[in-house]
Amino acid sequence: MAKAPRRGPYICGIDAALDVVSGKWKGLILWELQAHGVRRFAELRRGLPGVSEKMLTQHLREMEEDGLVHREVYAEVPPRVEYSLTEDGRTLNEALSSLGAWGTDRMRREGLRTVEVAGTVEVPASMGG
Amino acid sequence: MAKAPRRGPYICGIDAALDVVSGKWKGLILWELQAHGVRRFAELRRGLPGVSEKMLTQHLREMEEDGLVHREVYAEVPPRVEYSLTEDGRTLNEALSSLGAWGTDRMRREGLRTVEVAGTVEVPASMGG
DNA sequence: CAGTATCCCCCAAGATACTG
DNA sequence: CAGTATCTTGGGGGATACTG
Repeated sequence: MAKAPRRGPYICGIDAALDVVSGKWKGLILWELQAHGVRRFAELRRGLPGVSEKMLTQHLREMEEDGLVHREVYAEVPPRVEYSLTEDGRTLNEALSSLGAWGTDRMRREGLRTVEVAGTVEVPASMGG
Repeated sequence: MAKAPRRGPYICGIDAALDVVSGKWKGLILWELQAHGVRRFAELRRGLPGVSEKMLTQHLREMEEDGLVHREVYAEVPPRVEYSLTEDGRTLNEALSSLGAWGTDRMRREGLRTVEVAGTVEVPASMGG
């Protein structure tokens, strides 16, 4: 059911790091969580235009398994679950910031635009939007 | 035949950057090219344990398309083709270095090992391995 | 609200064979 | 040596329906 946590022995650090951020939405989840600190399931969903519930849950579970995301469940009615970054998630995010800057720069050079996200895109200072 | 060059509009720079390094071997190709400066097809192949000719060719073509890799063909017998990084490839590699350091650190903490590569792994100083 | 449970499709990635 | 061409497959990712 749960996927194999690790893909295999890694060849280098890049390989290992890319493994935990691979997945269509993981970079964005990190970004959302970094920007807002704490997010609920539905908020995350709204922030990731196009993601399905299954994929969001699946990615969140894998990232929890990988120690990047903390999942806090409140025994309330209606149910409430809050997601936030762990220390590892935060340092990963920092390590991703230069990559994000490279990507932003490249989009600018290539004349590419970001997609419009309902409710305005919010960009953490560390990532430069 | 050739794949669509771009996956679509990006949500942020991370998204855009991750797009060009996604693919099982791209990080490693960047790393090999950074370490050696110039590599021939067969050398690259030996440096990427387990890669098939098809995948190597395919990834190389995509990276050329993305402006990360330069392909120099010499009209000789036997044929010779040399691959090297473009300026964009070099800056991407630099942007990946902090991610690589994070990955290396994580492997250390988790007690993971790198796979053994025949002929000893060579690690560029910028990536710390 | 915050998920599971299923079913299905597509394509990245692998194996194998052939060529300029 | 440095590739192409073709066939196959595993599982990532999506759609939809149901539940505590």
